[in-house]
Amino acid sequence: MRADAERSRRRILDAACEVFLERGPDAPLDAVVRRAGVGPATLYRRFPDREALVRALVTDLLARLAAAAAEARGAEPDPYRALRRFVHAAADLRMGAAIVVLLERLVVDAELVAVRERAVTEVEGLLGAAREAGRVRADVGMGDLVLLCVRVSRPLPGALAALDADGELVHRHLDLALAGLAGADRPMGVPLGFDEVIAAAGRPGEPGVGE
Amino acid sequence: MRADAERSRRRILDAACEVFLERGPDAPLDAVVRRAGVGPATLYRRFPDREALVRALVTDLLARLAAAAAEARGAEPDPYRALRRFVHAAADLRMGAAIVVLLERLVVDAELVAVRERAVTEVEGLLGAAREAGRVRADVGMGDLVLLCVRVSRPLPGALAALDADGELVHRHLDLALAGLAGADRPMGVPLGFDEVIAAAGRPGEPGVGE
DNA sequence: GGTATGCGGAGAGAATTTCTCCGCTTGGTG
DNA sequence: CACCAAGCGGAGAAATTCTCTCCGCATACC
Repeated sequence: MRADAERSRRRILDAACEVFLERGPDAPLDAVVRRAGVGPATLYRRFPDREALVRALVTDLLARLAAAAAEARGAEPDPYRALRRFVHAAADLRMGAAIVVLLERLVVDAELVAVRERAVTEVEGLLGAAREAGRVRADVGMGDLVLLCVRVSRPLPGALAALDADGELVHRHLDLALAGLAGADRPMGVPLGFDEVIAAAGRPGEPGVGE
Repeated sequence: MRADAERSRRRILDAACEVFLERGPDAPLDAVVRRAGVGPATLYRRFPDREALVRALVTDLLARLAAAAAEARGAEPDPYRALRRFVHAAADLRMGAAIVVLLERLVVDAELVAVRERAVTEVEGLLGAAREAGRVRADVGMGDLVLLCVRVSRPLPGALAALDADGELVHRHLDLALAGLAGADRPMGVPLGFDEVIAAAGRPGEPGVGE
């Protein structure tokens, strides 16, 4: 495959990830095209229809997710720190997008099941270890962990997304959710005021926000 | 105002709240109409344009939010319990929707500022009291609280929304985020497995999901 | 029981979205 | 360097979706 074709493919997948996360799995492919900065023909040549794009995106993300879990397990001896490391990595990978599109209008074939099982097994390992070490309560399951990650690490809606342009805020709130409002797991730095949130309101048309 | 007119108005506002939350502030009003189960004329008669609808929705929600905060303060002597009570009430009120639409394409007039200030003051009171009582860490601000609520209590994307059809799951995860994964603030009941999450995938076209 | 207010469906016109054809550009190769 | 196949983006046709109005019928209040 030619180098520029590979580049286009990557840009389309990244754009699709953002767009599906923000606008749901029925978002117009047109929006993906605009976000990716390529011509429509480029998308339709590579991915004949919506399903092909979604399938490629999900497969790609799940594989990277499993890799991130394995990496976290290897890099952190402490089980809880390993889990936390993975959760942050999952946020960067937009785990939410994988789930969103995974669940909708996608015939789950053998390949998809395989890559999904691998990711699930890896993450279950992380969670189980942290639980056995007594760092995670017993009444929290895989579903809770995954959904909490999806909830916290989805991009903020609309203009609020500008608050997290650098992706720092999501990590802050991930730590907050992991530790709880009272926890002092690690210092959070300066609090986020409400004024900043309101200020994000006054700037519609920020690049990449309302499209 | 006639009784059926008031009823229609309420149904439209509730539907708009859900739809804007799920599909962003540019969601077609057509979708609101369908969700509300009324005719298009009914919506356009009551709300001449999108802005009128958004304005009415925001005003309504902010007022109810302020009332919920005051209620929580009165009902719970313990400051942390009061804060938690409010957060759960805010989730039921779909606080996220207020924020989403508040921030987008809406000229903030005096009335809106007033109702917003009242809500903010109330919530600041709750947060400040909990912080002074040592139940909330000092490096968490109003913005953090609000955004964490928005993040956790937004409806789950796509088909996952079916998991939370009864609205129980959001309260579970709210408590989880408040207490942290390790906290034993209060028992969480049976853990949510990953299989349930996957199972939610197999049922596209669930009423009210893809629409 | 009368009447004014309100309701929903049908549908016109506008806007958006999907997807293809085609001429130009670019990357890899000898 | 020069060739050429692979790839790219824009213009645009066809289908779909969205906005908003007119009108005959139903329903709430007096």
